[in-house]
Amino acid sequence: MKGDLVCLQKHELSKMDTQIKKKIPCDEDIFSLSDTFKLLSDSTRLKIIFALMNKELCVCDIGEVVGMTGSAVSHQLRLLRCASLVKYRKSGKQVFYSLDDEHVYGIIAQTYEHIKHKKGE
Amino acid sequence: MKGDLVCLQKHELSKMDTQIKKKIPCDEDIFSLSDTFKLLSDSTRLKIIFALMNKELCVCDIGEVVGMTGSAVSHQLRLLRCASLVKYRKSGKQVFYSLDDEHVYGIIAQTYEHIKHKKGE
DNA sequence: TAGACGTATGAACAGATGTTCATACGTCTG
DNA sequence: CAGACGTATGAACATCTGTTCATACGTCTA
Repeated sequence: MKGDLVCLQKHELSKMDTQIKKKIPCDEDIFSLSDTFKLLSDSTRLKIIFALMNKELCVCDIGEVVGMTGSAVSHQLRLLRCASLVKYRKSGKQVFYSLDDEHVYGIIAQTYEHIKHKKGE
Repeated sequence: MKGDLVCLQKHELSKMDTQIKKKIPCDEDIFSLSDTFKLLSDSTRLKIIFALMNKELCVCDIGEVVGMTGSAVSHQLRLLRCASLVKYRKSGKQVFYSLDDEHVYGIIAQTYEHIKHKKGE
């Protein structure tokens, strides 16, 4: 659309919009980022991650700790598994899950500080 | 439910589940965390945030840079505004938005490193 | 003042997401 | 082997979410 060019000149963006666009990560990276945040944006999954920060746990116990059915937990664990955020170890009937990614811990910790900081304001 | 106790003893969680539960943040904090991540889990909003990292921009230009209509951008800016992630400055007809929270920059940067690291594995 | 422009917002729609339910699979135990 | 148990998974359902469309509001300008 040619109207856009007029608009851009008016707003003093002119050809600078190309520069700004370049600083925005490519779609692939943007989607990776949003997918990662999406995994962390559910309260059940967050609780699971916090629970696993302390100790390896089996599905049933995770369900007990976070207050959900084994089925619901298993569905969420599947997502965390696919994203390599948790790993599992089978032992007889049980499957023990633990965190597989130390980076996520840092991301959550930083965000936790953020909301605490915001609360204090 | 009394059945749970049996289950817990079997899995050697016994009274330790209370300890683990204590390490999980309260619901209020969990919801704050998930809300924050939810805001970052949309590709449009991420692009907006990246665009604003460089320079204050008006709604129309943001739309141009991220490739969306002004209306869609405005709806998303409203969410970012409510969460105090962006601030705005009115100048005549236009409204210029800029980032209001430097912490978010750190969270995104760390997550960006994370996905880059994962890619390299 | 009338119209153009930039922005904001509610309603409607489509798509994504999380839980529940039913069911199936593998493992242990009587 | 049969049943109990822990876990996994597909389908169905309800809910949430993001975009579009229509519209409204404020500001600038002819």
